[in-house]
Amino acid sequence: MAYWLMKSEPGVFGIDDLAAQPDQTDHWDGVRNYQARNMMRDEMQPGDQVFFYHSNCKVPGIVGIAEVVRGGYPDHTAYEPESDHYDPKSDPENPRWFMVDVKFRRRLTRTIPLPELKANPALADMPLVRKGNRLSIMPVTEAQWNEILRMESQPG
DNA sequence: GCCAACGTTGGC
DNA sequence: GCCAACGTTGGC
Repeated sequence: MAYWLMKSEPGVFGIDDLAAQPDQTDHWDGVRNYQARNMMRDEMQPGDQVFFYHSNCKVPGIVGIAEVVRGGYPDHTAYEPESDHYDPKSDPENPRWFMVDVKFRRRLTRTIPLPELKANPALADMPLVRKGNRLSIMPVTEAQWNEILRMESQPG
């Protein structure tokens, strides 16, 4: 069982949107970055735990927890010209883009804002807190996971 | 809305 | 295969 962090813009698809889905589950489509693609295709497994991160919003930070319920499979939106994520070079016979299914677990009792994550030396190795990082999916170590849960219950 | 940082593309 | 130009991400 592994831990991950996945970014999403709440204005597009936030934690409340995931919680509102049928069975509180949705597919994580639209990722068009090879590093993130590789993680979904090759590494993410049912049972893996996910921090849900809100980006590009008023208070960027970790807002909840989800669980991977289906490992990597082809992202069909790549083949749909009407999709925002259409990729004309993607071939259904040889899929280029993949997605996973995630299920809502819970909201955190408070949002843990990015500056607080950055200020914690125990999290200094997370790509999330490093300048210029744009990875939308990243691995989280067990130590980092536990540290963030500790921060949830002990503000400041 | 600005813009720095980064990934991708394409000319050569 | 280099690298400049371009588009995107995402904090601020």
